[in-house]
Amino acid sequence: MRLENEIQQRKFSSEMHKLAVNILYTHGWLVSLLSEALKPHDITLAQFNILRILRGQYPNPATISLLKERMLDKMSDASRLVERLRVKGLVERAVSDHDRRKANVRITPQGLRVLEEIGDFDEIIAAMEHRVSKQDSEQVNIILDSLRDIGLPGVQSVSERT
Amino acid sequence: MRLENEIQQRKFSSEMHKLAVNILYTHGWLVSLLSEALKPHDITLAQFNILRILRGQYPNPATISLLKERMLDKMSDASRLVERLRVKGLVERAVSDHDRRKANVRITPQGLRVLEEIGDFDEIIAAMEHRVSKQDSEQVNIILDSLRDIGLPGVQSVSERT
DNA sequence: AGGAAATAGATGTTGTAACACATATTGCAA
DNA sequence: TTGCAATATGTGTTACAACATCTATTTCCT
Repeated sequence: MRLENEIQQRKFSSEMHKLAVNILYTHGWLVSLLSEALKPHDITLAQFNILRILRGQYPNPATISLLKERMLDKMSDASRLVERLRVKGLVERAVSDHDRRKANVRITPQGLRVLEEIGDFDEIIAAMEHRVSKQDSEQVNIILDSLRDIGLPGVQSVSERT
Repeated sequence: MRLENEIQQRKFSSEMHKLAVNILYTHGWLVSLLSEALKPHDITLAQFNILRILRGQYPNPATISLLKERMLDKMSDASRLVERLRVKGLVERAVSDHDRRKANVRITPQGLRVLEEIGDFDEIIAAMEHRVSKQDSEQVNIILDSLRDIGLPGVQSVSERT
């Protein structure tokens, strides 16, 4: 449905204005779908992302810093997220031998099993592919990548701007 | 920059998979920009959205229910958001005469002044328009609107699905 | 070696989202 | 009219994001 109808009420001052609101709104919609799919497994989207990163490293451990770098939602609270996953038995943590400041975090077999059960949201992705073609997805990806190039302080370095 | 480089590490299993991640990532990027712009005015994005809705009603009041309906982030905690704005003097609240269950919430002149100062993020929108054409924005809007039509429980009614 | 600076992480705080549950009020039906 | 269901909102809880601050450890410099 058109965004104007879904949020009722407004006309947008420009297509870009609508695009900004559309990104915010579509994000909320997508997060709802994904969270709903995770609920039976009793983990949150943030915890799922941590597990995904850890699986990418497996069987090597990751440090908290590496998790922070790779997380989608910027730098957040990787320490406490890891702790909650540890309590659930999905990850294990140990102090590094070589640098006692570092924590080695590794996904457990049980954590790997949970990821397998979830199966990367294949059904949700498939449902979305019914509505939007590969070509359209590709184009949106290109445009969103361009959009972000206006420069986010802290992500973009001066040298990248030419 | 391409998403793969920004989040380092992965290849996506499909364009749609990348699109989903791209929406999550671009949302985070956009929220950072907007929050940064709001910081000098000492309000959060959620509070800003409430003020926008109230300005749309002005000089009529809105109820908490109406705010919940119009909020971008689904139904959340409109009561407590309004309370924080009230403490700041940006909104006022009164019990409805006709239905004492309802709260009449109205933006104050000071609240209107804050919105004027912020000016609808015009600079941010303009910066984004340097990177993405009106045509491209329009197309992304159409595609995102289609994407959401796969059906979000609670938003979509059976009668809308034909 | 000795100490400052940098690094890795933990911890505390505020504002929110998502959810369950409690309370007050209204409206409707028997 | 009485009583129950529906409505509108408030309150409590958990998990998070964003941010600041603190501690432990390592590295670097002299």
